[in-house]
Amino acid sequence: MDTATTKAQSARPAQPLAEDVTRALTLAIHEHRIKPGMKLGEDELADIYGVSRTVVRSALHALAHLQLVDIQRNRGAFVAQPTLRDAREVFEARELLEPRIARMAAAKATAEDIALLQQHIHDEHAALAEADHGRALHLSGQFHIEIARIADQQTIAAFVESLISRSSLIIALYWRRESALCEKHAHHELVQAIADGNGDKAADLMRSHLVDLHSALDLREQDEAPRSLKDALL
Amino acid sequence: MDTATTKAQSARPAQPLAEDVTRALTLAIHEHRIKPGMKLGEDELADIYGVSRTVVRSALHALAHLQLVDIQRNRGAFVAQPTLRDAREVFEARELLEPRIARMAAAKATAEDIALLQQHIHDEHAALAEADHGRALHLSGQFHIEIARIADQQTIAAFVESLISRSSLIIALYWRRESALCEKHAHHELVQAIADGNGDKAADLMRSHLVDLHSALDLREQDEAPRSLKDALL
DNA sequence: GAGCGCAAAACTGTATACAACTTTTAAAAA
DNA sequence: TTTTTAAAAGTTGTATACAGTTTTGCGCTC
Repeated sequence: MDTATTKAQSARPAQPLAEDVTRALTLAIHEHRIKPGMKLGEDELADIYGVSRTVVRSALHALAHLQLVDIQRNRGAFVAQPTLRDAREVFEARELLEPRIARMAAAKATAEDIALLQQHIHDEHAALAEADHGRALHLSGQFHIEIARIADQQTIAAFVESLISRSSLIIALYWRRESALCEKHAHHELVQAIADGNGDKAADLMRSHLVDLHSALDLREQDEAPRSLKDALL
Repeated sequence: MDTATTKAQSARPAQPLAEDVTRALTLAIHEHRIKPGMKLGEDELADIYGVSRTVVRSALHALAHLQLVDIQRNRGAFVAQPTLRDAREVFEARELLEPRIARMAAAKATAEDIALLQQHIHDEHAALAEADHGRALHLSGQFHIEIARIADQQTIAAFVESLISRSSLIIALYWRRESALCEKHAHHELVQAIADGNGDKAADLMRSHLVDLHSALDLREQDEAPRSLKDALL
């Protein structure tokens, strides 16, 4: 037995450390397992993930850059609580960027891309069937991110990804209806338009889909005051 | 002989530490004092700024999120070298976002805002008069960021700021003409349109200004190969 | 009993120490 | 001379230790 092959004994040397914590926290936020306003103590997280505070801090700062957490000097990190204004701005920006992205995706999508999107929809269905709403919401967001990837515009795709992340928080705070979250109908039609290479229709469907989402939020002003009270309670 | 070393600037208790390093490095990149591809050693920077590697790392990661530096695992941080594709995407995105931002700014600008923009143009002139091209370029970018701030759209403004930062690197790599950088003419007209509350004109001026910038870049394919050779030399 | 104040506990910000990896350098073999 | 290999020097990744700030809790005063 020679030396080369014996080296890869363990499953993985577990090298990418901070990134793993970032991903885990991102997922937890996307799936609403940890809620807006919640304190993210460094020691606590370090204990949970079995790493040092150094890597936890790195992960928290990464999340802060994505505006998923809010870091206050000498006070710590909290899951971000987008304001009503943030919510409006995020959906305005999505309505500006995503239809264009959908149009580009329709022009570039390959057969594998379409299959991947359909797989996404399928997974989303499965999650809903198991009443795993958190996972369904996450997958719903991933669907949009996948379209941005297909459009092959890394720069705008990065913006879209950031907006979708924040949308998850916004939905956690301002969602109104219970059932209507899963317009898989809309997603399905969108995939069809992209598969057909019908850019105009894809853009239109994306726009109306986002308007639907937007209108399903309760963005009335009065919510502000109660929320700030809730903050004081933390 | 006073202030032999220019680094002793502790006029303040120096509370915000990592942020200061981030700003200093950002400015240096924007002003082309440090060039794309340059290695940013942690110990070296820690020595220069008189802080520990901890805060330098924090600053470098922040810059990595803005895509101003490229961090390679176990190899270190380098000033980012946007590819031709990156360059095209960045300017495409700017041409999508900034005209809209200019229109919004025209609707919201106050007298103080206009004065601030004019001050910016003035500073830019001054920098050019001193042949401080780096500073002029930085101020030129800040002018665009200021418009985004006036538009009062934090979310899109953050995107625009990121795009303008990267534009500085792109200009460092792909700039063609020498003198034409300073179309203060364009900036002046733009301020006028915004002051007049003429959103359509502001959007149009912004669009043509960006197209001008874009066309002043040398984005021919052949540049790729020489650059990768240069990389090997690092 | 309520309010104020000080001290201790807890947590974050920063620095330092140690481990792992990469690159360089030099020596040895072809 | 060229190639290969190994060791050492340097750099980054992670953990730990220490300092400063915020929060908490208890006791004192009114």
